[in-house]
Amino acid sequence: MSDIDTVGIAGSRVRSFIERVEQLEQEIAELTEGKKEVFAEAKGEGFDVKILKEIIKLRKQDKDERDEHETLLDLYMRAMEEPEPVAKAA
Amino acid sequence: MSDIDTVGIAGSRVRSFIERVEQLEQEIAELTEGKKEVFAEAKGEGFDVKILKEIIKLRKQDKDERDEHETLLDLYMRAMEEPEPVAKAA
Amino acid sequence: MSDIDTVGIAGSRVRSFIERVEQLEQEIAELTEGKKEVFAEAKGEGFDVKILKEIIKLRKQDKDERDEHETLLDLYMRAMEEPEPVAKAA
Amino acid sequence: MSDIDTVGIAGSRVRSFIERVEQLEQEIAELTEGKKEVFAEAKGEGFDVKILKEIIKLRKQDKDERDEHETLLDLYMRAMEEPEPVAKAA
DNA sequence: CACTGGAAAATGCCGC
DNA sequence: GCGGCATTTTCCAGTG
Repeated sequence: MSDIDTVGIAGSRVRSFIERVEQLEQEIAELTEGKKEVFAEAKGEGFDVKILKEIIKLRKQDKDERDEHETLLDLYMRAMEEPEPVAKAA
Repeated sequence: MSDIDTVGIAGSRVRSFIERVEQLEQEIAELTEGKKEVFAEAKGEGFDVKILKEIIKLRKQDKDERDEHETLLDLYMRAMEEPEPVAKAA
Repeated sequence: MSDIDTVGIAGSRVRSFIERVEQLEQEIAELTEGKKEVFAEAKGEGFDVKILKEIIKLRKQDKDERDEHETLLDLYMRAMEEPEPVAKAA
Repeated sequence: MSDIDTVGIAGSRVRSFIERVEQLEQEIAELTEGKKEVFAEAKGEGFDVKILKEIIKLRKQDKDERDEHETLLDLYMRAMEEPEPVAKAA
């Protein structure tokens, strides 16, 4: 196979990857636009957008923290299962 | 209508806004995950992810510039259609 | 004043800023090194470094979340103090 | 020694490690804050922060390269001092 | 239009 | 030695 063909094939792959990413970014941009519209609507009804965002952030943090706690719990449990618990005599 | 009801109604609206935003953020997170997978796949085939991202960024820049040009073109064309050209009194 | 002098003066200021930052980064690097040593010491005594880091991260999150709650509380209280509370009749 | 005591002792050590790390991170945070202030000050005098950071990064690179050279120089000099040059049996 | 906060990218570190 | 992961730094959009 010639270099030209190789390049062509690789080029196709590159093009494919790039277009898939661009498609995803397109959809993300649309959803982001949707978020803006929701906030604008809320603002139009007299709600304080800053507070709404703060609430959403807190809820996310709570969720993350719960996930994190589970991670720690997992770590502890894995540590417990270890054959030699490493506790050294003082 | 009582204050309690007002609060209840406002609370429902708040809840609705928040859930809509969280739903949108959920979908965005999934698409972002999709992007990561595409890049991982490209990497697995030996492509340089950093360069791919560079290309995507450049293409976006180009697109933005083209959009900008179209905007300018629109402006010029609208100006052409104006009854009274452009000569502004000093 | 000549351009040369201006450049010279600006150069001194630039030099001063850069050296101050580099000094700070130097101290940061030493403290970071200190952290590594603490973790190495803990590891040497049989503790699981990953779990230690997880605990530290959680404690930081807890603190951040408390700060965040206070922020939200502040926002609510400021909103309460507003002349026109914006509650619209349905 | 009982398990309870062992746990207590290990707990003390854990606490000690964590507090030492948190103390270090506290100091790092303060120095990082100091960096931000220096950059803010520079910005206030009309300097381009992005460029300042670029300069600092380049100087660090240069310094790393110089350190690398010194390391190599050390290696060569130590090699010179060796009784039996370098001829290794295959 | 400057500033803050959040997403993305680059870097360095760790384990395998 | 390298890939994956965590941290740090950079960039950008949104806000006032």
